[in-house]
Amino acid sequence: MRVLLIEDDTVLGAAVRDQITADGHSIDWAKRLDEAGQYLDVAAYDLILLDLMLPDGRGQPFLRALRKRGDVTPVIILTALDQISDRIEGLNAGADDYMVKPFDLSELSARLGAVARRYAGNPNPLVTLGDLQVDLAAHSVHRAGKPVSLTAREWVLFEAFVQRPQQLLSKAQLEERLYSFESEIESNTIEVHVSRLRKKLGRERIETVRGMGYRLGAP
Amino acid sequence: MRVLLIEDDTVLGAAVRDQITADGHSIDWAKRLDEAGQYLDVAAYDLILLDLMLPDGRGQPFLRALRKRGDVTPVIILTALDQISDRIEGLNAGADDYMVKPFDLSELSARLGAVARRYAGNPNPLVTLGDLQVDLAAHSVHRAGKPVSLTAREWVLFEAFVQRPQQLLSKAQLEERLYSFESEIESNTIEVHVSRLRKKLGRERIETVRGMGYRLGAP
DNA sequence: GCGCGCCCTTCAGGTCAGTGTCAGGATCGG
DNA sequence: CCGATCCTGACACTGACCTGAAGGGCGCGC
Repeated sequence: MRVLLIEDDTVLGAAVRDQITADGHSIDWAKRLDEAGQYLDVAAYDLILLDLMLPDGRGQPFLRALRKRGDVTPVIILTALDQISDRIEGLNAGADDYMVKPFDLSELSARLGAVARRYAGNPNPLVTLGDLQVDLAAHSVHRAGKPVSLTAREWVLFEAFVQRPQQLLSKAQLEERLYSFESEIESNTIEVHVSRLRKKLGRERIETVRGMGYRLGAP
Repeated sequence: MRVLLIEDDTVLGAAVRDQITADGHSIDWAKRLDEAGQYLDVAAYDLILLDLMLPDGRGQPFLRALRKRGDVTPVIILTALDQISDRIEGLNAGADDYMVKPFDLSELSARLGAVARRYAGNPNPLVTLGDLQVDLAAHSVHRAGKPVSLTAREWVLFEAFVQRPQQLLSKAQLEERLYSFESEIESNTIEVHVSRLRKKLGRERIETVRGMGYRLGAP
């Protein structure tokens, strides 16, 4: 399941992100509404977690706009404001559920599970890129109808590209995705993994931008 | 169809009662085990919904006693999320199914429908995976026409795979399914159970994705 | 109550795929 | 043409995974 988290609190946000990835879902984390808008422009999500108080505006109008343009993605509101009026406003704006901070991470898991169950049985959405078919939930890739098996690292890398198609990703960004800071890798690991990906998925799939990074080529 | 609901939570109980009556069934609602015993003394039911945590005792011994005296009424267990490990015990005690709170009322309707169909003499829907035939409602697996007996843990594990075919399931997800969060298992139990499942169901049935988890192979 | 048997967990030893590193060659930009 | 950057085959090592066996807990039959 793909989740979009819109939350400016870095501590809470990190905790939520970790919990959700531990539950086996993938997550994108926007810290501002405009950033969230960018994510929504390029990808579809199965669930949105929305904080109501954000640096560049309140969540309700954002949610209202989302619904107005026909987006029916389930939305769970996260907020410190436990006032009933906010709750009502949130539900009026089109939220599906509501959680008041501070909340238990296990409770979050429970609600996630409820949403996920609603999706169980439905086929997963497929992303198509030329002759590639990508099932982000199942972590599977098919090339010309035949399954391609990717290793853990390869998948993480490829997922980064698929989630941000057309977008230029620097090696630093990719390294962070693979190794999350801690170990400053100083060899050409990324290049090697990109090379292996290309061998499996097709040479022209990932294009290199000299001195800058890589980008998923247009279908 | 006649349903006996054993549940002490008045809010959840009322919701379930309303849903079931709305579905056109009749229901008796006991809030304690001794009360449930009285109902069972005077009437026969087609289905029992059993909460595991009740004011006057736990559900498992009750269920065990029920089975011991030959009652084969289908039983669906209702359990809170933080008691998932109870479901193992529940299956051992003779439950037919379980639902984790909070659950969708529509999901409840679906399971009721399954029981009703079986009650009416119609066979359950079978999931076919190569030479395997799986009856999710009856908890039975046949391989090449011959019945395969799975233990409680094996079944829970296998069910997780069948419910999400093609999907990659991490060990963390599987552990959570088997043990809830509480007891962070630190050994290779999952591996051992997968190994046993493979031995019973066929080596190639469950494929391992190194560093990521397991997946039910395509038929 | 008491043993018996089933099931689950843990452990240890062995195997091998995945990964990081490196080096030589290819390619690009200026 | 030269330096910087990137590509990719080869290789060794780590740790993830498999599996047989041992030990303990629990229900069940006697």
